[in-house]
Amino acid sequence: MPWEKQFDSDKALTDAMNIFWSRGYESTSMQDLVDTMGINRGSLYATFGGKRSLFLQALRRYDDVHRRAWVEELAATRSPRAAILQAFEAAIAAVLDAGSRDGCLLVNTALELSPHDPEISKIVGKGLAEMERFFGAMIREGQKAGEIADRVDPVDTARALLSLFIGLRVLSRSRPEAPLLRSIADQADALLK
Amino acid sequence: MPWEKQFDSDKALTDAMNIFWSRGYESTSMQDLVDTMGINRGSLYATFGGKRSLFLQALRRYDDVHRRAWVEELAATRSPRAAILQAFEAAIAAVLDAGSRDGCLLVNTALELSPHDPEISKIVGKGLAEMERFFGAMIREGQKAGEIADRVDPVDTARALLSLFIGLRVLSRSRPEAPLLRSIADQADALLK
DNA sequence: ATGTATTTGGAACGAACGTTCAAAAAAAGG
DNA sequence: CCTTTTTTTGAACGTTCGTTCCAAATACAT
Repeated sequence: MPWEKQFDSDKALTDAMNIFWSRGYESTSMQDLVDTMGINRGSLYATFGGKRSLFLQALRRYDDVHRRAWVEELAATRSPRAAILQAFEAAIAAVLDAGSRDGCLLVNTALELSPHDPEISKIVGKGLAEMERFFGAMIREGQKAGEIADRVDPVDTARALLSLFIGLRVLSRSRPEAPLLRSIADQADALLK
Repeated sequence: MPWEKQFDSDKALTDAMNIFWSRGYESTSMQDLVDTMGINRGSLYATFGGKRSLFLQALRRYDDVHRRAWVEELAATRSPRAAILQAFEAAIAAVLDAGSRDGCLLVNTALELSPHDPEISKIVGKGLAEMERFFGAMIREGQKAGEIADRVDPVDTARALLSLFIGLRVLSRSRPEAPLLRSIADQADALLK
């Protein structure tokens, strides 16, 4: 009979996700992945099937954990307006508190691979579209609850918030300066008044 | 005595800039560059000094032509407010009219190389900071001219416009859809009212 | 013409890339 | 304890990477 894997493939995939997140696809070598994931080349190929396949799984996991579950938790534990603002606050905290310059893997991938890879483009496009839907849904709920002005157009504002959020993530990687990032969050707030 | 170069090194650098712009640094090979630039390997190394050096020169040229000269022309030929709006319109036109999914090389580089390369980070950071200064200067001039509301805060709004602009460039590469891009330009406009 | 300086074309370099493979090691069933 | 099944291991694969180098070609000065 078979025997259990000796390594935690869940942890290994998380490790792979983190290194792709930080360095991108092309700049990460299989050797980097073998070293970081703490498993052997053979096990890596047997379990994940190669670099591109591994990246797709890492990207899907990121989309599931750091986008889907994350916004669900924001929506479930806060008022609609606070949920929107907390999305920006969390992105800023990642930079200022945790010192992370990784930004967002979906956004990073949108630039590096989306334009030339349809399969990846589909995942990224869906993730970003879901973020837009999240902003739109929160705006509408916030308007029903009276905490967001009725004059605010849900569709246009959701798209503006998405664009502001993406910009914030890009600047987190290239200009991680507190006043700059704070201003963006403040202006996101102002869009809802 | 020496003799003139048989190739146009200006055109060659422009070709290199364009391919880096489209595909990024890591995904572009020296073979790609040799093919596209139409010059020999030896000439390439003699003239530009290697891949990284070539990229730096291409990035500086982009910053000079497509950022500095571009915003100077916007500011010189339009009212302050129209200059801001035209920056967004031009970015949208590049996608919808020209069908370009290249976005902005400074933004692309901000994600791919800035976090792990100080020298490149400096160029990118300066370019983005200059964009922010452009937006801020146009806001102040527009307020003097009475075409931008005095209530608008120049510092915060310039930063929001920068973030919106970056978001627009990212989405140009990953979700080049007309209504989405249009909404972002409209919201940039709304920030000035 | 001849000499000289410089570019050109293309072969060739070692290193690193993603990937494959076969033998060794390890757990479970008989 | 031996067989069976799967994982682990690390060497080795062929390719492509960025880079170097040298002989052939070229244009100017004498």
